[in-house]
Amino acid sequence: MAVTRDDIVAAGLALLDEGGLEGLTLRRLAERLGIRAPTLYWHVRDKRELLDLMVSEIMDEALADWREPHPGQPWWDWLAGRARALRTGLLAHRDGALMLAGNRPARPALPGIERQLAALSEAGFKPPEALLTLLALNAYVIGEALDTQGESGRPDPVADQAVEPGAGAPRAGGTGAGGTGAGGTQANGGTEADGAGFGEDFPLISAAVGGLEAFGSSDQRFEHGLALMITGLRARHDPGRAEPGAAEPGAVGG
Amino acid sequence: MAVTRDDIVAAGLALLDEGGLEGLTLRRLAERLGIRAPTLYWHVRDKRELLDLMVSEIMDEALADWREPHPGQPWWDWLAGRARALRTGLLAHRDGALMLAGNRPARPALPGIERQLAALSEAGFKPPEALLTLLALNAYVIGEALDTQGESGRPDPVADQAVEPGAGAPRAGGTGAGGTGAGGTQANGGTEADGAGFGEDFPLISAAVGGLEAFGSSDQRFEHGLALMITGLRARHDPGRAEPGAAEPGAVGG
DNA sequence: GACGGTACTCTAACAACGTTAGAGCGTCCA
DNA sequence: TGGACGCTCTAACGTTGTTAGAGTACCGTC
Repeated sequence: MAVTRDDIVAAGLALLDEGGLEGLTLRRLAERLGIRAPTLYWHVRDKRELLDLMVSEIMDEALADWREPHPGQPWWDWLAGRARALRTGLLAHRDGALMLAGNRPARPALPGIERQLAALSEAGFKPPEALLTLLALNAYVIGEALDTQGESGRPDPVADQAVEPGAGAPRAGGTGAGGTGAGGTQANGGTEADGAGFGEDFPLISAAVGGLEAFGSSDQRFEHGLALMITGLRARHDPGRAEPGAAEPGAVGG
Repeated sequence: MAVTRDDIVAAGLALLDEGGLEGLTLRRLAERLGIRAPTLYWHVRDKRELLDLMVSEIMDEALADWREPHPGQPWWDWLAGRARALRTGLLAHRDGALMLAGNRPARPALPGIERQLAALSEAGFKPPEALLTLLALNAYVIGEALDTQGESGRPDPVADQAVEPGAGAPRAGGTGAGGTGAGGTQANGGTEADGAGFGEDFPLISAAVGGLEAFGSSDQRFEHGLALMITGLRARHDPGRAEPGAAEPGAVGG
Protein backbone atom coordinates (compact mmCIF):
# COMPACT_ATOMS: atom_id res chain seq x y z
CA MET A 1 0.00 0.00 0.00
CA ALA A 2 1.04 3.52 -0.71
CA VAL A 3 2.09 5.68 2.16
CA THR A 4 -0.26 8.55 2.98
CA ARG A 5 0.37 11.93 4.51
CA ASP A 6 -1.38 10.80 7.64
CA ASP A 7 0.88 7.78 7.87
CA ILE A 8 3.87 10.07 7.73
CA VAL A 9 2.57 12.38 10.42
CA ALA A 10 1.70 9.46 12.68
CA ALA A 11 5.08 7.85 12.19
CA GLY A 12 6.69 11.20 12.80
CA LEU A 13 4.96 11.53 16.14
CA ALA A 14 5.99 8.03 17.11
CA LEU A 15 9.55 8.79 16.18
CA LEU A 16 9.39 12.03 18.12
CA ASP A 17 8.30 10.20 21.22
CA GLU A 18 11.18 7.79 20.93
CA GLY A 19 14.05 10.06 20.08
CA GLY A 20 12.88 13.59 20.65
CA LEU A 21 13.09 16.37 18.15
CA GLU A 22 16.75 15.67 17.62
CA GLY A 23 16.13 12.06 16.72
CA LEU A 24 13.50 12.91 14.17
CA THR A 25 15.32 12.60 10.87
CA LEU A 26 13.85 12.03 7.45
CA ARG A 27 15.87 8.91 6.86
CA ARG A 28 14.75 7.32 10.07
CA LEU A 29 11.18 8.34 9.38
CA ALA A 30 11.34 6.82 5.93
CA GLU A 31 12.84 3.62 7.23
CA ARG A 32 9.98 3.27 9.70
CA LEU A 33 7.54 3.61 6.83
CA GLY A 34 9.37 1.13 4.64
CA ILE A 35 10.40 3.68 2.05
CA ARG A 36 13.48 5.75 1.25
CA ALA A 37 13.98 9.29 2.46
CA PRO A 38 13.58 11.20 -0.82
CA THR A 39 10.17 9.62 -1.30
CA LEU A 40 8.93 11.73 1.58
CA TYR A 41 9.31 14.74 -0.67
CA TRP A 42 6.52 13.54 -2.81
CA HIS A 43 4.13 13.79 0.14
CA VAL A 44 5.57 16.80 1.88
CA ARG A 45 7.28 19.91 0.62
CA ASP A 46 9.73 20.29 3.41
CA LYS A 47 10.82 18.92 6.71
CA ARG A 48 9.30 22.06 8.10
CA GLU A 49 5.95 21.32 6.57
CA LEU A 50 6.11 17.93 8.19
CA LEU A 51 6.80 19.52 11.56
CA ASP A 52 3.93 21.93 11.03
CA LEU A 53 1.61 19.05 10.28
CA MET A 54 2.75 17.28 13.40
CA VAL A 55 2.09 20.40 15.45
CA SER A 56 -1.40 20.58 14.02
CA GLU A 57 -1.97 17.02 15.02
CA ILE A 58 -0.73 17.60 18.55
CA MET A 59 -2.96 20.64 18.95
CA ASP A 60 -5.97 18.79 17.64
CA GLU A 61 -5.40 15.93 20.03
CA ALA A 62 -4.95 18.31 22.91
CA LEU A 63 -7.94 20.58 22.42
CA ALA A 64 -10.36 18.10 20.93
CA ASP A 65 -13.04 18.41 23.58
CA TRP A 66 -12.23 21.84 24.85
CA ARG A 67 -13.29 24.23 22.15
CA GLU A 68 -16.32 25.27 24.09
CA PRO A 69 -17.57 24.88 27.65
CA HIS A 70 -19.36 21.73 28.63
CA PRO A 71 -23.02 22.39 29.27
CA GLY A 72 -23.47 24.43 32.41
CA GLN A 73 -19.78 24.90 32.94
CA PRO A 74 -18.70 28.41 34.00
CA TRP A 75 -16.41 30.13 31.58
CA TRP A 76 -13.49 30.30 34.02
CA ASP A 77 -13.77 26.65 34.70
CA TRP A 78 -13.74 25.94 31.02
CA LEU A 79 -10.73 28.14 30.40
CA ALA A 80 -8.79 26.48 33.20
CA GLY A 81 -9.67 23.03 31.91
CA ARG A 82 -8.75 24.03 28.42
CA ALA A 83 -5.36 25.27 29.59
CA ARG A 84 -4.76 22.02 31.46
CA ALA A 85 -5.77 20.00 28.44
CA LEU A 86 -3.43 21.93 26.22
CA ARG A 87 -0.58 21.43 28.62
CA THR A 88 -1.30 17.75 28.96
CA GLY A 89 -1.41 17.45 25.20
CA LEU A 90 1.97 19.09 24.87
CA LEU A 91 3.54 17.00 27.58
CA ALA A 92 2.10 13.88 25.99
CA HIS A 93 4.76 14.03 23.30
CA ARG A 94 8.44 14.31 23.94
CA ASP A 95 9.60 17.82 23.06
CA GLY A 96 5.97 18.64 22.37
CA ALA A 97 6.27 22.15 23.70
CA LEU A 98 9.46 22.82 21.80
CA MET A 99 7.68 21.55 18.75
CA LEU A 100 4.93 24.09 19.11
CA ALA A 101 7.45 26.77 19.94
CA GLY A 102 9.43 26.39 16.77
CA ASN A 103 6.78 25.62 14.24
CA ARG A 104 3.47 26.92 13.08
CA PRO A 105 0.40 24.72 12.78
CA ALA A 106 -0.12 23.80 9.14
CA ARG A 107 -3.85 24.36 8.95
CA PRO A 108 -5.59 27.26 10.60
CA ALA A 109 -8.61 26.10 12.53
CA LEU A 110 -10.68 29.21 12.26
CA PRO A 111 -13.96 27.48 13.06
CA GLY A 112 -12.58 26.25 16.35
CA ILE A 113 -11.44 29.72 17.28
CA GLU A 114 -14.77 31.16 16.37
CA ARG A 115 -16.48 28.74 18.70
CA GLN A 116 -14.18 29.67 21.53
CA LEU A 117 -14.74 33.35 20.96
CA ALA A 118 -18.45 32.72 20.95
CA ALA A 119 -18.27 31.03 24.31
CA LEU A 120 -16.39 33.94 25.79
CA SER A 121 -18.65 36.49 24.16
CA GLU A 122 -21.56 34.85 25.83
CA ALA A 123 -19.76 35.38 29.11
CA GLY A 124 -19.51 39.09 28.45
CA PHE A 125 -16.12 39.31 26.80
CA LYS A 126 -15.82 41.68 23.90
CA PRO A 127 -14.30 39.89 20.89
CA PRO A 128 -10.87 41.55 20.99
CA GLU A 129 -10.50 40.85 24.66
CA ALA A 130 -11.70 37.30 24.22
CA LEU A 131 -9.05 36.72 21.60
CA LEU A 132 -6.32 38.31 23.67
CA THR A 133 -7.36 36.18 26.59
CA LEU A 134 -7.08 32.96 24.67
CA LEU A 135 -3.70 33.99 23.34
CA ALA A 136 -2.46 34.95 26.78
CA LEU A 137 -3.48 31.63 28.25
CA ASN A 138 -1.86 29.80 25.38
CA ALA A 139 1.33 31.74 25.83
CA TYR A 140 1.51 30.85 29.48
CA VAL A 141 0.77 27.19 28.86
CA ILE A 142 3.41 26.80 26.23
CA GLY A 143 5.96 28.70 28.27
CA GLU A 144 5.37 26.54 31.26
CA ALA A 145 5.34 23.30 29.29
CA LEU A 146 8.60 24.33 27.71
CA ASP A 147 10.10 24.73 31.13
CA THR A 148 8.75 21.44 32.36
CA GLN A 149 10.00 19.46 29.40
CA GLY A 150 13.30 21.26 29.41
CA GLU A 151 14.05 19.93 32.85
CA SER A 152 14.17 16.33 31.78
CA GLY A 153 15.68 16.90 28.38
CA ARG A 154 19.25 17.40 29.40
CA PRO A 155 21.60 14.49 30.02
CA ASP A 156 23.21 14.95 33.43
CA PRO A 157 22.45 18.06 35.39
CA VAL A 158 25.08 18.18 38.06
CA ALA A 159 27.97 16.05 36.95
CA ASP A 160 29.73 18.80 35.11
CA GLN A 161 30.69 21.89 36.98
CA ALA A 162 32.99 23.31 34.36
CA VAL A 163 31.25 26.63 34.66
CA GLU A 164 33.36 29.54 35.61
CA PRO A 165 31.86 32.67 36.99
CA GLY A 166 29.45 32.37 39.87
CA ALA A 167 29.17 29.62 42.39
CA GLY A 168 29.77 26.25 40.80
CA ALA A 169 26.44 25.38 42.26
CA PRO A 170 23.63 23.03 41.37
CA ARG A 171 21.04 24.19 38.95
CA ALA A 172 17.43 23.90 39.70
CA GLY A 173 15.40 23.11 36.66
CA GLY A 174 13.42 25.49 34.62
CA THR A 175 14.09 28.37 32.36
CA GLY A 176 15.08 30.36 35.32
CA ALA A 177 13.44 32.78 37.63
CA GLY A 178 16.53 34.81 37.90
CA GLY A 179 18.92 36.55 35.67
CA THR A 180 19.97 33.14 34.57
CA GLY A 181 19.08 29.63 35.46
CA ALA A 182 16.69 29.21 38.28
CA GLY A 183 14.82 27.16 40.72
CA GLY A 184 12.01 24.96 39.68
CA THR A 185 10.58 22.02 41.43
CA GLN A 186 13.00 19.33 40.41
CA ALA A 187 15.90 20.84 42.21
CA ASN A 188 19.41 19.73 42.94
CA GLY A 189 19.57 17.29 40.12
CA GLY A 190 18.57 14.41 42.27
CA THR A 191 20.92 14.83 45.17
CA GLU A 192 19.63 16.40 48.35
CA ALA A 193 16.01 16.22 47.49
CA ASP A 194 14.33 18.43 50.00
CA GLY A 195 15.33 21.99 49.43
CA ALA A 196 18.49 22.05 51.35
CA GLY A 197 21.58 21.96 49.25
CA PHE A 198 21.54 25.57 48.22
CA GLY A 199 23.78 26.26 51.11
CA GLU A 200 23.46 28.95 53.66
CA ASP A 201 24.20 31.47 50.97
CA PHE A 202 20.73 31.32 49.53
CA PRO A 203 18.29 30.80 52.37
CA LEU A 204 15.24 31.99 50.46
CA ILE A 205 15.86 29.73 47.50
CA SER A 206 16.39 26.93 49.93
CA ALA A 207 13.17 27.74 51.74
CA ALA A 208 11.27 28.09 48.50
CA VAL A 209 12.35 24.77 47.06
CA GLY A 210 11.91 23.09 50.41
CA GLY A 211 8.35 24.35 50.63
CA LEU A 212 7.30 22.89 47.32
CA GLU A 213 5.91 19.46 46.72
CA ALA A 214 8.26 16.60 46.16
CA PHE A 215 10.07 17.10 42.92
CA GLY A 216 8.56 15.51 39.88
CA SER A 217 5.29 17.29 40.32
CA SER A 218 5.64 20.29 38.10
CA ASP A 219 1.87 20.50 38.18
CA GLN A 220 2.05 22.67 41.25
CA ARG A 221 4.05 25.23 39.35
CA PHE A 222 1.63 25.18 36.48
CA GLU A 223 -1.42 25.51 38.68
CA HIS A 224 0.02 28.50 40.43
CA GLY A 225 0.37 30.59 37.30
CA LEU A 226 -2.90 29.35 35.92
CA ALA A 227 -4.68 30.40 39.10
CA LEU A 228 -3.15 33.85 38.76
CA MET A 229 -4.51 34.32 35.28
CA ILE A 230 -7.93 32.95 36.08
CA THR A 231 -8.12 35.12 39.17
CA GLY A 232 -7.17 38.12 37.10
CA LEU A 233 -9.85 37.30 34.57
CA ARG A 234 -12.55 36.83 37.17
CA ALA A 235 -11.59 40.06 38.87
CA ARG A 236 -12.61 41.74 35.66
CA HIS A 237 -15.52 39.71 34.44
CA ASP A 238 -17.13 37.93 37.29
CA PRO A 239 -19.67 40.26 38.89
CA GLY A 240 -19.53 38.52 42.24
CA ARG A 241 -15.82 39.07 42.55
CA ALA A 242 -13.67 42.13 42.91
CA GLU A 243 -15.04 45.45 41.77
CA PRO A 244 -14.93 45.91 38.00
CA GLY A 245 -12.71 48.53 36.49
CA ALA A 246 -10.17 47.93 39.18
CA ALA A 247 -7.74 46.45 36.75
CA GLU A 248 -7.36 48.53 33.65
CA PRO A 249 -4.50 47.43 31.45
CA GLY A 250 -2.76 50.76 31.83
CA ALA A 251 -2.89 50.64 35.58
CA VAL A 252 -0.36 47.90 35.76
CA GLY A 253 2.92 49.66 35.80
CA GLY A 254 5.40 51.64 33.77
CA MET B 1 45.35 38.20 19.64
CA ALA B 2 43.84 35.03 20.89
CA VAL B 3 40.10 34.63 20.71
CA THR B 4 38.31 34.55 24.05
CA ARG B 5 35.12 32.88 25.12
CA ASP B 6 33.46 36.26 25.37
CA ASP B 7 34.49 37.08 21.82
CA ILE B 8 32.82 33.90 20.68
CA VAL B 9 29.61 34.61 22.53
CA ALA B 10 29.48 38.17 21.24
CA ALA B 11 30.12 37.08 17.67
CA GLY B 12 27.52 34.38 18.11
CA LEU B 13 24.91 36.92 19.11
CA ALA B 14 25.81 39.14 16.18
CA LEU B 15 25.50 36.19 13.84
CA LEU B 16 22.19 35.26 15.42
CA ASP B 17 20.82 38.72 14.76
CA GLU B 18 21.82 38.50 11.14
CA GLY B 19 20.78 35.03 10.19
CA GLY B 20 18.63 33.73 12.98
CA LEU B 21 19.15 30.48 14.80
CA GLU B 22 19.27 28.63 11.53
CA GLY B 23 22.07 30.79 10.20
CA LEU B 24 24.20 30.30 13.26
CA THR B 25 26.75 27.70 12.20
CA LEU B 26 30.12 27.04 13.67
CA ARG B 27 31.90 27.58 10.39
CA ARG B 28 30.33 30.96 9.87
CA LEU B 29 31.02 31.90 13.45
CA ALA B 30 34.65 30.90 13.10
CA GLU B 31 35.01 32.83 9.88
CA ARG B 32 33.71 35.94 11.57
CA LEU B 33 36.33 35.52 14.26
CA GLY B 34 39.12 34.90 11.80
CA ILE B 35 39.70 31.32 12.83
CA ARG B 36 38.68 27.87 11.61
CA ALA B 37 35.69 25.99 12.92
CA PRO B 38 37.43 23.23 14.88
CA THR B 39 39.29 25.84 16.89
CA LEU B 40 36.04 26.74 18.53
CA TYR B 41 36.18 23.40 20.27
CA TRP B 42 39.12 24.52 22.27
CA HIS B 43 37.00 27.25 23.85
CA VAL B 44 33.68 25.50 24.02
CA ARG B 45 32.71 21.90 24.55
CA ASP B 46 29.76 21.83 22.27
CA LYS B 47 27.59 23.90 20.05
CA ARG B 48 25.05 23.48 22.77
CA GLU B 49 27.33 24.96 25.37
CA LEU B 50 27.79 27.92 23.08
CA LEU B 51 24.03 28.35 22.81
CA ASP B 52 23.72 28.09 26.57
CA LEU B 53 26.32 30.80 27.01
CA MET B 54 24.49 32.99 24.56
CA VAL B 55 21.26 32.48 26.45
CA SER B 56 22.98 33.48 29.66
CA GLU B 57 24.19 36.61 28.00
CA ILE B 58 20.74 37.47 26.68
CA MET B 59 19.20 36.97 30.09
CA ASP B 60 21.82 39.08 31.78
CA GLU B 61 21.31 41.90 29.33
CA ALA B 62 17.57 41.69 29.75
CA LEU B 63 17.32 41.60 33.52
CA ALA B 64 20.34 43.69 34.40
CA ASP B 65 18.51 46.38 36.32
CA TRP B 66 15.47 44.44 37.30
CA ARG B 67 16.58 42.02 39.95
CA GLU B 68 15.01 44.06 42.67
CA PRO B 69 12.55 46.95 42.85
CA HIS B 70 13.76 50.45 42.41
CA PRO B 71 13.59 52.39 45.67
CA GLY B 72 10.02 53.05 46.63
CA GLN B 73 8.63 51.02 43.75
CA PRO B 74 5.64 48.83 44.62
CA TRP B 75 6.26 45.14 44.10
CA TRP B 76 3.63 44.76 41.40
CA ASP B 77 5.09 47.61 39.48
CA TRP B 78 8.48 46.04 39.71
CA LEU B 79 7.21 42.66 38.55
CA ALA B 80 5.48 44.20 35.59
CA GLY B 81 8.56 46.17 34.63
CA ARG B 82 10.70 43.11 35.04
CA ALA B 83 8.42 41.14 32.74
CA ARG B 84 8.53 43.90 30.15
CA ALA B 85 12.30 44.09 30.38
CA LEU B 86 12.63 40.37 29.91
CA ARG B 87 10.39 40.45 26.89
CA THR B 88 12.24 43.38 25.40
CA GLY B 89 15.49 41.58 25.97
CA LEU B 90 14.24 38.50 24.17
CA LEU B 91 12.85 40.46 21.27
CA ALA B 92 16.11 42.36 21.00
CA HIS B 93 17.74 39.34 19.39
CA ARG B 94 16.38 37.50 16.43
CA ASP B 95 15.00 34.15 17.57
CA GLY B 96 15.79 35.26 21.10
CA ALA B 97 12.74 33.58 22.55
CA LEU B 98 13.35 30.36 20.65
CA MET B 99 16.88 30.47 21.93
CA LEU B 100 15.71 30.56 25.53
CA ALA B 101 13.12 27.93 24.78
CA GLY B 102 15.54 25.37 23.51
CA ASN B 103 18.55 25.93 25.70
CA ARG B 104 19.41 26.29 29.32
CA PRO B 105 21.44 29.19 30.67
CA ALA B 106 25.00 28.07 31.21
CA ARG B 107 25.55 29.62 34.61
CA PRO B 108 22.93 29.60 37.30
CA ALA B 109 22.55 33.04 38.81
CA LEU B 110 21.50 32.01 42.24
CA PRO B 111 22.41 35.33 43.84
CA GLY B 112 20.11 37.17 41.48
CA ILE B 113 17.26 34.84 42.27
CA GLU B 114 17.86 35.22 45.95
CA ARG B 115 17.57 38.99 45.63
CA GLN B 116 14.33 38.69 43.76
CA LEU B 117 12.90 36.34 46.33
CA ALA B 118 13.97 38.74 49.03
CA ALA B 119 12.09 41.58 47.37
CA LEU B 120 8.94 39.51 47.16
CA SER B 121 9.32 38.22 50.69
CA GLU B 122 9.39 41.76 51.89
CA ALA B 123 6.07 42.24 50.16
CA GLY B 124 4.56 39.38 52.10
CA PHE B 125 5.16 36.49 49.72
CA LYS B 126 6.20 33.23 51.27
CA PRO B 127 9.34 31.90 49.57
CA PRO B 128 7.72 29.04 47.66
CA GLU B 129 5.01 31.29 46.34
CA ALA B 130 7.52 33.96 45.45
CA LEU B 131 9.48 31.47 43.42
CA LEU B 132 6.40 30.10 41.70
CA THR B 133 5.34 33.62 40.88
CA LEU B 134 8.62 34.47 39.21
CA LEU B 135 8.50 31.25 37.25
CA ALA B 136 4.93 31.85 36.16
CA LEU B 137 5.71 35.32 34.92
CA ASN B 138 8.76 34.04 33.09
CA ALA B 139 6.73 31.32 31.46
CA TYR B 140 4.19 33.79 30.19
CA VAL B 141 6.81 36.19 28.90
CA ILE B 142 8.69 33.57 26.98
CA GLY B 143 5.50 32.07 25.60
CA GLU B 144 4.34 35.42 24.36
CA ALA B 145 7.71 36.41 22.96
CA LEU B 146 7.83 33.11 21.14
CA ASP B 147 4.54 33.91 19.53
CA THR B 148 5.57 37.41 18.59
CA GLN B 149 8.83 36.38 17.03
CA GLY B 150 7.23 33.44 15.30
CA GLU B 151 5.00 35.76 13.35
CA SER B 152 7.80 37.42 11.47
CA GLY B 153 10.00 34.41 11.09
CA ARG B 154 8.19 32.70 8.31
CA PRO B 155 8.77 33.60 4.67
CA ASP B 156 5.42 34.27 3.02
CA PRO B 157 2.27 33.83 5.06
CA VAL B 158 -0.53 33.63 2.53
CA ALA B 159 0.95 32.84 -0.82
CA ASP B 160 0.74 29.12 -0.44
CA GLN B 161 -2.64 27.62 0.15
CA ALA B 162 -1.68 24.04 -0.45
CA VAL B 163 -3.43 23.06 2.73
CA GLU B 164 -6.17 20.59 2.38
CA PRO B 165 -8.71 20.19 5.09
CA GLY B 166 -10.54 23.27 6.29
CA ALA B 167 -11.08 26.54 4.56
CA GLY B 168 -8.06 27.54 2.55
CA ALA B 169 -8.18 30.68 4.60
CA PRO B 170 -5.64 33.23 5.77
CA ARG B 171 -3.73 32.59 8.91
CA ALA B 172 -3.49 35.13 11.59
CA GLY B 173 -0.15 35.10 13.26
CA GLY B 174 0.69 33.49 16.51
CA THR B 175 0.80 30.09 17.97
CA GLY B 176 -2.90 29.95 17.80
CA ALA B 177 -5.77 30.50 20.08
CA GLY B 178 -7.68 27.69 18.59
CA GLY B 179 -7.32 24.06 17.96
CA THR B 180 -4.69 25.02 15.50
CA GLY B 181 -3.30 28.22 14.14
CA ALA B 182 -4.99 31.33 15.30
CA GLY B 183 -5.55 34.98 15.36
CA GLY B 184 -2.99 37.34 16.62
CA THR B 185 -2.53 40.96 15.88
CA GLN B 186 -0.72 40.79 12.61
CA ALA B 187 -3.62 39.29 10.76
CA ASN B 188 -4.34 38.53 7.16
CA GLY B 189 -0.77 38.40 6.11
CA GLY B 190 -0.78 41.95 4.96
CA THR B 191 -3.82 42.04 2.76
CA GLU B 192 -7.02 43.48 4.16
CA ALA B 193 -5.54 45.09 7.17
CA ASP B 194 -8.42 46.00 9.36
CA GLY B 195 -10.06 42.88 10.61
CA ALA B 196 -12.27 42.15 7.72
CA GLY B 197 -11.06 39.37 5.48
CA PHE B 198 -12.15 36.57 7.71
CA GLY B 199 -15.32 36.53 5.76
CA GLU B 200 -18.82 36.34 7.05
CA ASP B 201 -18.08 32.87 8.26
CA PHE B 202 -16.14 34.07 11.28
CA PRO B 203 -17.73 37.28 12.49
CA LEU B 204 -16.20 37.12 15.95
CA ILE B 205 -12.68 36.60 14.74
CA SER B 206 -13.25 39.43 12.35
CA ALA B 207 -14.55 41.66 15.12
CA ALA B 208 -11.72 40.67 17.42
CA VAL B 209 -8.97 41.42 14.96
CA GLY B 210 -10.71 44.57 13.82
CA GLY B 211 -10.90 45.82 17.38
CA LEU B 212 -7.20 45.48 18.01
CA GLU B 213 -4.59 48.08 17.37
CA ALA B 214 -3.04 48.29 13.96
CA PHE B 215 -1.03 45.18 13.32
CA GLY B 216 2.61 45.40 14.19
CA SER B 217 1.94 46.28 17.77
CA SER B 218 2.08 42.97 19.52
CA ASP B 219 2.62 44.93 22.71
CA GLN B 220 -1.10 45.13 23.24
CA ARG B 221 -1.31 41.38 23.32
CA PHE B 222 1.52 41.15 25.78
CA GLU B 223 0.12 43.81 28.07
CA HIS B 224 -3.21 42.08 28.24
CA GLY B 225 -1.83 38.86 29.62
CA LEU B 226 0.57 40.67 31.87
CA ALA B 227 -2.25 42.71 33.34
CA LEU B 228 -4.13 39.49 34.04
CA MET B 229 -1.29 38.03 36.03
CA ILE B 230 -0.56 41.19 37.94
CA THR B 231 -4.21 41.60 38.73
CA GLY B 232 -4.32 38.05 39.96
CA LEU B 233 -1.31 38.64 42.15
CA ARG B 234 -2.68 41.82 43.65
CA ALA B 235 -5.99 40.20 44.32
CA ARG B 236 -4.09 37.90 46.62
CA HIS B 237 -1.46 40.11 48.11
CA ASP B 238 -2.52 43.69 47.94
CA PRO B 239 -4.64 44.48 50.99
CA GLY B 240 -6.41 47.36 49.29
CA ARG B 241 -7.68 45.17 46.52
CA ALA B 242 -10.09 42.31 46.36
CA GLU B 243 -10.79 40.40 49.51
CA PRO B 244 -8.05 37.97 50.44
CA GLY B 245 -8.71 34.26 50.36
CA ALA B 246 -11.00 34.74 47.42
CA ALA B 247 -8.61 33.00 45.13
CA GLU B 248 -7.30 29.78 46.56
CA PRO B 249 -5.40 27.71 44.05
CA GLY B 250 -7.84 24.87 44.37
CA ALA B 251 -10.80 27.07 43.65
CA VAL B 252 -9.84 27.47 40.08
CA GLY B 253 -11.47 24.60 38.33
CA GLY B 254 -11.28 20.89 37.66
C1' DG C 1 -4.76 -4.90 -26.59
C1' DA C 2 -1.69 -1.06 -27.01
C1' DC C 3 -1.20 3.93 -25.01
C1' DG C 4 -0.56 7.66 -22.21
C1' DG C 5 -0.88 9.63 -17.90
C1' DT C 6 -0.89 9.87 -13.08
C1' DA C 7 0.69 8.13 -8.53
C1' DC C 8 4.36 6.69 -6.15
C1' DT C 9 8.91 5.01 -5.43
C1' DC C 10 13.66 4.47 -6.39
C1' DT C 11 19.13 5.39 -6.90
C1' DA C 12 22.68 8.68 -6.97
C1' DA C 13 24.50 12.55 -5.57
C1' DC C 14 25.25 17.33 -3.45
C1' DA C 15 26.50 20.85 -0.12
C1' DA C 16 26.48 21.83 4.54
C1' DC C 17 26.66 20.65 9.21
C1' DG C 18 28.72 19.18 13.95
C1' DT C 19 32.54 16.90 15.47
C1' DT C 20 37.13 14.24 16.19
C1' DA C 21 42.09 13.21 15.58
C1' DG C 22 46.21 14.85 15.58
C1' DA C 23 49.95 17.85 14.12
C1' DG C 24 52.11 22.61 14.41
C1' DC C 25 53.51 26.93 16.24
C1' DG C 26 54.50 30.45 19.48
C1' DT C 27 55.37 31.98 24.28
C1' DC C 28 56.57 31.58 28.85
C1' DC C 29 59.07 29.47 32.78
C1' DA C 30 62.63 26.64 34.50
C1' DT D 1 68.22 24.81 26.03
C1' DG D 2 64.17 22.44 26.94
C1' DG D 3 59.70 21.35 27.96
C1' DA D 4 55.07 22.55 28.84
C1' DC D 5 51.12 24.99 27.82
C1' DG D 6 47.87 27.90 25.02
C1' DC D 7 45.88 28.27 20.83
C1' DT D 8 45.44 27.29 16.10
C1' DC D 9 45.63 24.50 12.11
C1' DT D 10 44.55 20.62 8.26
C1' DA D 11 42.18 16.57 7.16
C1' DA D 12 38.61 13.82 7.54
C1' DC D 13 34.24 11.27 9.13
C1' DG D 14 29.42 10.41 9.45
C1' DT D 15 24.92 12.47 9.15
C1' DT D 16 21.62 15.66 7.72
C1' DG D 17 18.13 17.97 4.38
C1' DT D 18 17.43 18.17 -0.30
C1' DT D 19 17.48 17.79 -5.65
C1' DA D 20 17.63 15.45 -10.19
C1' DG D 21 15.95 12.22 -12.70
C1' DA D 22 14.85 7.52 -13.86
C1' DG D 23 11.72 3.64 -13.04
C1' DT D 24 7.45 0.95 -12.05
C1' DA D 25 2.66 -0.02 -11.33
C1' DC D 26 -1.93 1.03 -12.18
C1' DC D 27 -6.05 3.03 -14.62
C1' DG D 28 -9.02 4.80 -17.93
C1' DT D 29 -9.21 5.48 -23.07
C1' DC D 30 -8.95 4.67 -27.93
